[in-house]
Amino acid sequence: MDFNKILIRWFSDNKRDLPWRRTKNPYFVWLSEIILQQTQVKQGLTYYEAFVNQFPSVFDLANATENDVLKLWQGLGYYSRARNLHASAKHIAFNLNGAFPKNYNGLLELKGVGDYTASAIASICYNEPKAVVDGNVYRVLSRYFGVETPINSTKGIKEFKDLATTLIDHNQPGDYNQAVMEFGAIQCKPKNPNCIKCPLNTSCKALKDNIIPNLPVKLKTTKVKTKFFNYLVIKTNTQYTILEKRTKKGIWQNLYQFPLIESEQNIEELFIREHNTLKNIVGKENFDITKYNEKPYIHKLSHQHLHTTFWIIESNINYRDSIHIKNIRKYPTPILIANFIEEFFD
DNA sequence: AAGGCGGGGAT
DNA sequence: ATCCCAGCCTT
Repeated sequence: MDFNKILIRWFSDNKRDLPWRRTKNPYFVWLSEIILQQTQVKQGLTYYEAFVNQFPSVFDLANATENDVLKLWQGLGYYSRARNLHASAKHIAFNLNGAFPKNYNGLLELKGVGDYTASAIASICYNEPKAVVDGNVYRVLSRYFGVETPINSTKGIKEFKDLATTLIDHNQPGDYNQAVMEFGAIQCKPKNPNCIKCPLNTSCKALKDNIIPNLPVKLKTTKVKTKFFNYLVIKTNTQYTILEKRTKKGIWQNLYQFPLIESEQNIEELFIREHNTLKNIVGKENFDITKYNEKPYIHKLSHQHLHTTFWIIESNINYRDSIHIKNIRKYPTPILIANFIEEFFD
């Protein structure tokens, strides 16, 4: 039997019952695909439910503020997805009168929609035979066909896309695409795949050659940078604090945080000297600063390790642009800040 | 072509 | 620790 027939059969027998598989409405499919970019189903599921619940249509999403969208996205990471999702919702609602692009090429014009997502939506919603190539597809195809081209090389990207295109089932492209991905997620896993009970184990090239653990081939990863974050957490006697919006490009764009002193080097010693000086100048009766966490929290991102110290500033000064602490949870923040807020306030 | 962009889960 | 996850965008 053909590769794709076996996979589609396997899919119909083993697929998980997921909410976005119960609809072909492009709004819901689009929403699920954006949420699932670089995100496991288990992690994305609750966010999908929350978005469907709070924004039942593209118009509801379009009419929300970016702060609201980012707040609902909080904790999911890769926040450009949320900003692009919102921008595209406004475009669809207000420029296209709520009508989704009706094919791969039209979908590709949406912000945050690349080859993978356009192929997924076009195949699932419109039966367009565009093959998806995500991390699962790279793994399944590289193993089954024994392809050793690095998946993150220009050559590999084209080679796997072409291979996937020759394999797609033209009668049920959406089911085929989802079948390969589900197969990669559940059966042909990165570590310890269960090849003993695999429906493809009689024809899998990598299994035959005993090189399953070597595939797919991926070129070297980027190295991690260390940065030092000192957050100034103001708490006034009238229960006000200060949050600032990260407007610059880079991590956490448009999310909120406490005033931050960021450095490439550890400035703890300098910081302690200066904050003692500050206490003496301002006067301890109006202003007291203490270190909250004795050991820095190390917040690990995929490409940065943030050594973070929170400094508590108790003060009876009225600051401009301060917010009442009872409103602090309305602001979208990085999970690092959200966790601190839950621990420190009330 | 290379690097930036999150946070959580599996091993 | 290291790798991976229904990738996309900028430089």
